[in-house]
Amino acid sequence: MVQKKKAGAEAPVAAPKRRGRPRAYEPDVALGQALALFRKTGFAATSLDDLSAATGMNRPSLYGAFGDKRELYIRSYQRYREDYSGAAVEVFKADLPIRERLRRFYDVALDVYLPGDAPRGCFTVMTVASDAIADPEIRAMVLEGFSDLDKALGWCFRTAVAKGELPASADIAALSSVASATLYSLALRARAGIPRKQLETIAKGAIDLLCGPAKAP
Amino acid sequence: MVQKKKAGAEAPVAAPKRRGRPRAYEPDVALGQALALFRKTGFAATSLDDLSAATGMNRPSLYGAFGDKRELYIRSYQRYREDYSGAAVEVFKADLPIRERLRRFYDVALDVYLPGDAPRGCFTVMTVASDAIADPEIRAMVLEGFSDLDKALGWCFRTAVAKGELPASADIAALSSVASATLYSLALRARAGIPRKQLETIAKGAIDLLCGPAKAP
DNA sequence: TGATTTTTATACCGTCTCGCATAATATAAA
DNA sequence: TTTATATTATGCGAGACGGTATAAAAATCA
Repeated sequence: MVQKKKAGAEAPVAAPKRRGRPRAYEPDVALGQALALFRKTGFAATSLDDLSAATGMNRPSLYGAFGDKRELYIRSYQRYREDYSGAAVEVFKADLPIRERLRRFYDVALDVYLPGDAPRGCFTVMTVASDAIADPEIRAMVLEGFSDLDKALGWCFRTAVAKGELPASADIAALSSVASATLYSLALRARAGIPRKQLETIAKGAIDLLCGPAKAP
Repeated sequence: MVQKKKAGAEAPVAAPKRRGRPRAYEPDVALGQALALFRKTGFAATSLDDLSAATGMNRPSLYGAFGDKRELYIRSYQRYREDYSGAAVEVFKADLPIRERLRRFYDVALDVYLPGDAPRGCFTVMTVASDAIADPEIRAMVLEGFSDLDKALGWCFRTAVAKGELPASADIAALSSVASATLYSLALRARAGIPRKQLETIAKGAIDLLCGPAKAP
């Protein structure tokens, strides 16, 4: 029931001498552990006991720190977005040819979808496909996720057109939505257990279709 | 607790004078009602009481007719495939230009994903995204679903190449996987509540990308 | 009519579920 | 030391859960 603290990394920032009994957990790592469990079994099939075991916090502590199960799910989803949009932003910030940018983008996504031993897929996709989508607040978050991705991909293709890598006649919206569709497909197939090599082949095929095959001089 | 019988249609085929008390339900319609509920809330969040209420069968009858909840889910999934692959087969049988074939294919899919009032998405996608994917038998069914769709789409693009609608250099596997990815994306966005008009625009954009824009003579 | 068969209906069992009430524990402040 | 505060730990309680045992009901067969 005690959280294993990371060896060495002794929460260096701001030890403000809180007043009562000290916490036996770090909220951040607990949230990460809750997220990992939700990604495995989804909202409905994950019990508070499961979450308690996974985080090393007992139920009252969980409740006190994060609220009820629904709130914890929402926080986990926000954490998911924060964690993994970071990696994607790197790919967007770098000045890369569109083909290479997309290749890296899908590669980073596969890292997220295939963490460690077991395949997990995309948490947004899991949420949409669950009954949680009936919750207006959760639905709004998911729609924002869709929209953000479309916008980011749209920017990629627009700058590719500006750089002359794609013809000016390119349909940005169509390219973006096919590129995001490919991402969702990778997430699903990853979770279904299809090996990474095959997923990379799928990604490459999609890139060829989006940008034209290889570099034709 | 009694199933409403369809007015008029009085189960005309084969009334073989069964021996005991007659059933108060028709297994086929009950399975359809169970499927509808599973499509709404998924496996874990759907209780046997919910299923009992939806089918009009009490729990022991449900159990006797379909086995436990897992078996009922599997039967519902098979029913889903049977019901909706039929409509797709029509589109594949007809002798159509590839663009029109794809347009009708996505149109039929949207009928499935947006039944009546509430959006539902794709049951295969829901199953992959749930914890049910951990069940080997269910996982095998889902993988077969992926594979069947890839094969069917592959056939579409191959015949399009044979008919000269697409260049012989077309990458059949890449076209198929992007076409199926588009389908999954439509399923997700449909379930998230995006209106049909927008989904049709997405489908059209994907078709343009797959087959080249419009009919260039 | 009465016996047999098949299904429905009710009720129950043990387990799990979520959320919280209460008590014990560990720290800082006085 | 004592007091105040913040957390952990235990465990309770009402209800939901999946599954099944048992009894009542409705049909056919003899």
